Order: sequence, then C-alpha cells, then structure tokens
Amino acid sequence: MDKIEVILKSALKLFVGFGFHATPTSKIAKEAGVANGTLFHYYNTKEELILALYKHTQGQLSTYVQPKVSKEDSLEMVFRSIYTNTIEWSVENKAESAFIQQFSSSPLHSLISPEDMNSQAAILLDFIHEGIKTANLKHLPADLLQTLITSHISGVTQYLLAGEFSKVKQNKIIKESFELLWDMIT
Amino acid sequence: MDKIEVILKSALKLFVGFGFHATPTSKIAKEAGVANGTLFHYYNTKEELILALYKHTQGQLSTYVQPKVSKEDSLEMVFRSIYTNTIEWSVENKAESAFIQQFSSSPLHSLISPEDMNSQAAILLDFIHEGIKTANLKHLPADLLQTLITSHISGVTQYLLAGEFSKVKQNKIIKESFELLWDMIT
DNA sequence: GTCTATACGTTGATAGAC
DNA sequence: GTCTATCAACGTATAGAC
Repeated sequence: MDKIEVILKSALKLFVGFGFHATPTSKIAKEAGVANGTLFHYYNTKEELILALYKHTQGQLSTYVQPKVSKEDSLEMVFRSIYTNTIEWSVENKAESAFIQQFSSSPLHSLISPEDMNSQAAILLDFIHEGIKTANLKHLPADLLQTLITSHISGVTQYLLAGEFSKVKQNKIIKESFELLWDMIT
Repeated sequence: MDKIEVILKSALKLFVGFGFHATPTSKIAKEAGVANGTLFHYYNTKEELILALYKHTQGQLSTYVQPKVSKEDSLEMVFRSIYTNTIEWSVENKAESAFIQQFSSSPLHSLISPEDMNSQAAILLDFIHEGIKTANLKHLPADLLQTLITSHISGVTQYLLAGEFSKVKQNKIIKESFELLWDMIT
C-alpha cells in the first residue's frame, strides 16, 4: 500500500472517531507511520487533505455502485440495483459511510464544486427524469423524488448498522424496504 | 436576553458556519459581546457548551412539536401532526436544524446519554408501537418504521430548504409527502 | 457575575538534510 | 520522497481585580 493510501486510511479512521478539527495532522502522520512533513508533501494544507479524502471515498462508492447498473435493465431493476448496492456498500464500509455522512453535514461540504458533488446523484436523477417521462414514476418534482429515495436509503442503512443482522436477514430487509419505497414512488 | 442565551445563540451561529472545532471560544465570546472569561463561568469546558447547546436546541424542537400532539386524536392525526410540525419547525429554524443534523453525525453525539437522546424519538416510537398493535401500521420492526419516518422527514425538510417555496406551496408539499409516507407504512 | 490579562500546551506548516 | 527539527500562531482555560 503506498504512503498516500495509508495516510488517507489513517485520516479516515481518526476523523470518524474524533472529528476533522479534533484530529491533528501529527496524529494522522503517526497513525499512518509516516513523518509529519511527508503528509504536507502530498497535501499543502489539512483542508486539502480532507477534501481529497471526501472525493476519494465518494469515488469508491460510485465505483462500487455504478458498474452494476445497466441501461439494458428495466427501470425497476435499475433503481433496485442502485438502492441495494448503495446500502450494501455503506454497511460493509461503515467508517467510509460515516465519514461521508459527517462531511456532508459539515460546513466543509460547501467547498465541494457542483461537478464534484456526487456523480452518483447525477445518475440517479437522470433515471428519475426518465421514470417520470415514461410514467413509471409518480408525477412529482424530480428532486423531491431524489431526496426521498436518498433519505430512504440512509434510513435503512442506519437501521442495519444499528443492529446486528445476518447476511440473509439483511438482504431480506433490503428487499422488503425497497418494495415499500417502490410502491411509494410508482 | 440574558447572557447565557446570547452565548448559546452566538455559538449556534458560528458552529453552523464553521464547525465546532474551527470555532474558537474567543470568537463565540466576541460574537456574543461578552468577555472570554464569562463564557467559562457558565460552562467549564467548550465541550460542555456544545453538549448544552445540543440539548437546548433539541428541547426547543420538542417544545414546539409535542404540545400539538393530543392523545384524543386519531393515530393518523398524531403522525400527521408530528410530521408536519417537525418539518415546519426545521424550515423556520434553519440554523437550529442544521446544527442538530451536524451534531448528530459528529463523534460528539455518542456523548449524549440515551435518556437525553431525544424525548421526541421516544414519543414517536410509542405511537408506532401502538399503531402496530392496533394494526393501523404495517407489521414491521418498530425501529425500522421509526427510522423510515425520521429519514422521510429529513428528506422533505432538505427539499424545502433547498428551494424557495411560498408558505402555501410549502404546505401543499408537506401534505402530499405525508400521504406518500402514510400510504407506505399503513 | 463580568471583566482583563496571561499561562501553557498544541497545532499547522516550513526549512533543510539525506 | 521522506525524514528531523523547529517555530510562530493560536486556542483553551485560569487567576484575580472589580
């Protein structure tokens, strides 16, 4: 694992545990097993590091979810796939999803440029527009639908993270909660 | 307005704008128009101040929502009332709801004792149990229902805060989105 | 209760050798 | 690219006068 990866991984762990500003760069370097100066060789400022970590983590989620979506699938399959895979990734990558959540509700979030903001979200929005046009989805404002879907996903994720569920039970919950959502928006 | 209120109000504003740790106590005192020492007369540490502010703000929300819930009402009316009033308060108190959100996804949240954690949530959960028992609500795990309701509320709140809606339009959105939720869980 | 002044540790960031 | 050494600035918290 190259230094940059170790640094990001250490930063993630500490940020989730203590928060951005309560985590000194010195501790990040120590946790990563590199010198303090090394960290500043890769990132000019601490803020730059935080932003890079956010983009990196968001990118991992996208990389996990997007390849599993195919234009060939029915619209329901597309939504089901995005839904299921987002939740699965979040549960399997607890620290990463906690970090995304924490970052998104922090003031730093406003520093992310609209383009960088979640290619994920853009894709979902596209499918929503298509769904409305083809009357698969209810005729509601697209961004209302988007926010309802996203919130629903984060709700179920929270629920799964709070309890300890077997893989089988977890899949059952995801499946059933998707039906609830799908019935709601179609 | 007494000093303690001014301090909390100033802290809230700055925390929302810059985050907990990026906001020095000196700036809070300055914004509040009091001396640095005065702040530490009321709160022994900065962390204590943050926790107090959270409880204070959460209390304001509860005070707004709970009195409007009556045991006399039908279960649907109770849910509708909690739903509507929570969203209304959040939209009218943008900074406060942003702070609650930010605090809840921060590591500090784990410092809140279960009892302090949201009398709001406890009440909602009670009604959910009642709804399941009387078969008004779908037979699903109570805390899954709770998280779905809560997430739905925060989704609609986000949507309303992102756009600029007239009061009339806003009420219409709240009403319609409640119907969506209600259909989903009954 | 409120203020001023200040102590003292910590932190982000730099310089420069290897 | 990576390290060690270092610093200036800052931030929390305290002491003590009023």
